Parts: sequence; C-alpha cells; structure tokens
Amino acid sequence: MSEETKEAVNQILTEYLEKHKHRKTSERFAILNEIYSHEGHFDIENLYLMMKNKRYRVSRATLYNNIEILLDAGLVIKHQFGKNLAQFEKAYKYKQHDHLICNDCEKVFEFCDPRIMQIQKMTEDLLKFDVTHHSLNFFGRCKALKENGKCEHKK
Amino acid sequence: MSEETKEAVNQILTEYLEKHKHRKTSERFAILNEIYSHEGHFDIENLYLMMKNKRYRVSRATLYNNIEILLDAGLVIKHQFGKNLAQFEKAYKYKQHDHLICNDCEKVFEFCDPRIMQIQKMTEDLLKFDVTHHSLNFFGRCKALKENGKCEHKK
DNA sequence: GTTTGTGCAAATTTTTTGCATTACA
DNA sequence: TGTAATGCAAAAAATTTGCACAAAC
Repeated sequence: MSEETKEAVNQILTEYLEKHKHRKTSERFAILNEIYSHEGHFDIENLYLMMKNKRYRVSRATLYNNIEILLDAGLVIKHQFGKNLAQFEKAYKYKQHDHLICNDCEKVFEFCDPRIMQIQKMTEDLLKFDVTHHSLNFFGRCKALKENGKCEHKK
Repeated sequence: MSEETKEAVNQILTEYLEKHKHRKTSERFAILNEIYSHEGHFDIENLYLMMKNKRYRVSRATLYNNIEILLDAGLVIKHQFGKNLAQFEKAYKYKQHDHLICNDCEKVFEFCDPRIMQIQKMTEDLLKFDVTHHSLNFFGRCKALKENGKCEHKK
C-alpha cells in the first residue's frame, strides 16, 4: 500500500473515532494498517494469525469489535461468499466491483459493471429505500473447470 | 401452494433422486412439502421447529443433509443476508428476484430487474465463466426508517 | 441381505459475552 | 482518575461428524 493511502485511511479513522467519541487505541490503528497491508480477501481468523505472526498482541474479540467500526467508517467491506464465514476487504480507493465464485474450487474473481449502480438508483427511487451498499455474487463454474473439466478443489 | 406445484416439485425430486441414485425416503418428500407449504424465507432452525410442531420426527442433521440435495435439484435457493445464518426459499415457479435488506430492522424486501440477467450473460462471456445462480443484495435504510426516522428494530 | 439414510449426541467452527485488567482522555 | 477498550476464557450459535439403528432397494 502506498504511503498516501496509509496516511489517508489513518486520517479517516481518526476523524471517525473523534466524531463518535471512541478512543484512539493503538490496536485500532494496528488493525487498520494490517488490513491495508494485505491484498485480497481475509476473514477474522486470517487477520488474527497475520497479526499474531508479526508479534502483535491482539485478541479475536478486539478484531470482531473493531471490524464493526471499520465497516461503519467505510474503510472495510464485508462479504459472504455462500459459506458461513464472513470475508472482508479494504474499501478505501478500491473501485467498486463484484464477485464471481466458483462452486468447485471456491476461487473468487472480480468484475465491474456500471449498470449495477443504475439498477441501484432505480430501485432506491421505486421502493423508497436508501442503499448504503450492495453485494452481487455470481456463482458457477470457473474458466479452468469449463475448459479443462477440472480446477483446484478445496474439499 | 397449489396442487399442481406440489405434484410438480415431487416429480422433480423423484427424478433427481433416481438420476443420482439416492433413495426416495419419506423424510425427503416431507421436507420438500413442508418447504413448499411455507411462504417466504426460512432457516434450518425454523424448518426444524415447523416440522416438529406438526409432529414430524426429523432431525436437524437430516435437514442439513437434504437441503443440499434440494439446492442441487434447483428446488430451493440459499441466501445470506449479511448474518452468519443461511436463509432458504423455495425456487420452483418463483420469478427470479433479488433483495433489499434494511440495516436497522433487518426486514427483507424483494425487487426484480431484467438488467441483472444481461450483466450476468455479459460477464459469463467476458470471463469465460458459467453462472449457475446469482445473489444481489442492496443493504440500507427502509422506507419506514427513511420517512419516520424509525422502523422495527430487532436488536 | 446390503447399504444408504436417519436420529441423536458430541465435536467443530465462527462469533459473542462476561469479567478482571489496561490504558486512553 | 474515571471509564471505554482490551485480552482471555467461557458461552452461544450454526453446522458437521460419528455411530448405532432403521428402512430403501
């Protein structure tokens, strides 16, 4: 992650914590920085192990508590890819995108289509609903499976 | 549910079980019929209680096992509305639709937009992916919350 | 008669909660 | 110094697994 992004997200978190009268603990900034040093999706257990390996002393409870703050601050997005395991991803400066999930190897691919925002806007008007965020997942057979009849199985 | 639908889904399940060399147990048909007698979304615990109340003797393990078969047979759809709790819905003859979830009262609303299928088709071509199903959720503030500043809170 | 499927209970996995202690303000 | 936040461990919630027994085929 670039130095600018690092500074920007730390600044956003600082302002969020001040606005909501939450304390600026070292754990909160350590968690944010760990997340922004990581590419791709992660779950709480990953994050816990990543931080543990770097000799941070942080508990799972603190990660669960603070991921809520980061979600609310718009710094992290939460996904559910069909399993009962919440996956997260950094949100700042990340172009809006959606996901394709292979039923077989469980790999996650990304795509982007501007029409989703149009559908969102129209649905907001039609149903008098304010949308804060969305999640669009396509589930199916990935390219490798389709072309070679097989892909990496996880199970 | 109509008598026709009842017969049709029983027929689909029968054919699926025969094709996959699975046994036609009474539990499998009881579960299917219970699901098709129910309106709206449900989770495994709901289904378990619904069947228990009707004096069916069925275990949660059997429900978890068989919901997989019903999903694979295309008779049931699975949803994840942001919580770590799988929600299900009957699929046969149900018009494709997607969901709006209120962050506050957690109510689920439905909508329908043909452009999603267009996005799906284009994404399949572009990324050489076969889509079997999709899930589009808009999260936000429902009409009641937006207009009256409050809606039913679940928490 | 075989063998798959079932019920039950125990185990696992993921998340939440309670409480004593730490550290921010 | 007062109180929110933390770490840890125990509890809760959702799902999966192991095994003896039942019932399809």
